[in-house]
Amino acid sequence: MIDLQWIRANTELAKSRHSKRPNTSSEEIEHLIALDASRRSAQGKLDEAKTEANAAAQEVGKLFKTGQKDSAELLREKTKELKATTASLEQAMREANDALNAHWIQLPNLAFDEVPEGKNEEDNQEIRRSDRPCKEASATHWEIAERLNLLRMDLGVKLSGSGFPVYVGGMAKLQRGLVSYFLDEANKAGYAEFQVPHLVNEDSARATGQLPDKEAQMYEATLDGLFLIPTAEVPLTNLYRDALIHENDLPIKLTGYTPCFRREAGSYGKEVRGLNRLHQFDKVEVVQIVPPRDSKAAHQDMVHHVEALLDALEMPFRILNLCAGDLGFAAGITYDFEIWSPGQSRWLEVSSVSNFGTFQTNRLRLRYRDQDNNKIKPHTLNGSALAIPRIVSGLLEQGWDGEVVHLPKVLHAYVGMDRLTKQDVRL
RNA sequence: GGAGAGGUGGCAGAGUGGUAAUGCAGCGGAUUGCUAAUCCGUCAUCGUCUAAUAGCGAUGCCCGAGUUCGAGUCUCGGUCUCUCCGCCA
Repeated sequence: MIDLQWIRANTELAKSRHSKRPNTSSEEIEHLIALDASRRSAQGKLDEAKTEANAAAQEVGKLFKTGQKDSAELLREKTKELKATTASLEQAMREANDALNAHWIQLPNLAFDEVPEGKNEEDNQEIRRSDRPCKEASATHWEIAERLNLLRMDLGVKLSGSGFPVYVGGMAKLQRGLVSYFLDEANKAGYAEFQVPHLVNEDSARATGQLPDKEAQMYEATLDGLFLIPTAEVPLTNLYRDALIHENDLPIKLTGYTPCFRREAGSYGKEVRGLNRLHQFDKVEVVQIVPPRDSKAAHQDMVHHVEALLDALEMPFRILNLCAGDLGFAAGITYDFEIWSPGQSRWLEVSSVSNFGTFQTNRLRLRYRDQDNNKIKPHTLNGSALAIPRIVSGLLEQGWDGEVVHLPKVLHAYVGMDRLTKQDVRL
C-alpha cells in the first residue's frame, strides 16, 4: 500500500500522481488523510481514558496490599465504570482503524513521474526496439504446432478444460530447455535460485498486491484457504515478508521457475488462440529488493537482462513504458517487452518488468537497517525472464521454414536438437 | 489424522494475577599511544509535543475471544513448530 507518512507530507504531489490513473480522483487521497486523522484522534482519546483506568487499577492493587480494604472496594466499583468508557472508545478506535484500512488497501500504487499519461495500451510509450527485422505473414504457431504434432489442445480440454495445453515430444523438451536456459542466465546475472510453493496463503497474496485487486484472477483452494500462484513473484517476494534485514544484505536478487495459474475470466476469440492466453503456463521470474536510491538502476538492470535474453534467442522485440492507464495495481512503473509474431502480425507480451517502490514493502512489513541503525523501507522489483509459451510460439513462427522449425543456436545444447520436426507420438 | 510439549524484542533467555529481568549483537557517547577492554546511554509499535531531540501517554509476550479493578501468567477456540504414533511419493 502507498506510504501514508509520505502522503501526509506531500499531499498535493500524491493527489496528482494518484490522479494519473484513470477512474481515480484526488478525493480518494483526501479521504485517506481524513480517515487517518480520525484514527489518530480516536487513539488520542482512547489513550487518555486508558491512562486513567490504568492508574486506578494500580491504586486498587496498592490499597489491597496495604490492607485498606474498604477504600479499595470503593475504588474498585469506580474502575468498573471507567471500564465501560474505555470499551466504547476502544470500539470507536477499532472502527476508525478498520475504515482506514479498508480504504487504504484498495488504493493502487502512485504512478512514478516517468509514467506517461494515458488511458489504455494505445498510450503506451515505446522506449526502443531491436534492429532485427520483423518477418511478414508466416504460418501461426498453432498451425505449425498442428503440422508437426507438437501440441494437443484437445487432450488438455479432456484433462482439464480449455487453456490447459498438452505439449508433445520436442515441444515439451523445448520448454524444459528454456526453463534451464533462463535459470542459468539468471544465475549468471547474480540471481539466487529458489524452488518455492505453488500454493500460497492469503497473507502472501495480499502482501504482493494480488488481493484485494486480482481476487478473480486467481484459482483458490477454498477448503484450505490457499491460492494457486499467478506468478512466482508472489512466493519469491514473500520470502521477505515480516523481515528485518541489514543494508549489507542488499541488493537481494532472487529467481525461480514455477508454473503460473490464471483464471483469465472473460478472455475470448483470437486472444486465446493457441498459446496466446493460458490458464497454466511456465515462467522464470526475477526479483530484486534494493535500497530506494538504487531502484531505478535496478529496474534498468533487469530490463537489460531481459533484453539480452531476447537477443540471444534472435527475437525481434520492442520495449514499452506502460502508461498510467495500463499500469498494474501494485506497480509504480512497468516496462513491457513484446516480441513480433509474424503469424498473427502483432506484438505479443513476453515480459513485464516493474518497480513497486515501497508499495509491496508496506504490505510485507519488510525493513532493513542502514549503517546508522535507521529502519528503512526498501523497494521491490520483479520481471519475467521469461514467460515460456509465448517465447515458444515466437520461436515456432520465427524458425519455421515450411517443413521444420529451426531453433536459435543458444538453445541447441539445452534442447538436445537444433530443430523441431514432426512428432510421431500416437494418441 | 491421533497423543504430548512448546511459541516472550534482531538473536538468546527469565518471568508465585500487580503492569516485561538479564545476556549477546547493533547504534550513540565517555575513557584510552594503537588494538582490545571497561563504563554510561540507547535499542518493538502507534500517538502526542518539537525545526529535530528530549519528554509524556498508549499498545506490545503466536492469533482471536473470555474471566478480573488489573492477564506474558487463568479459561476457551484457532494457528504454527518440535517429539512420538498412523498413513504415504
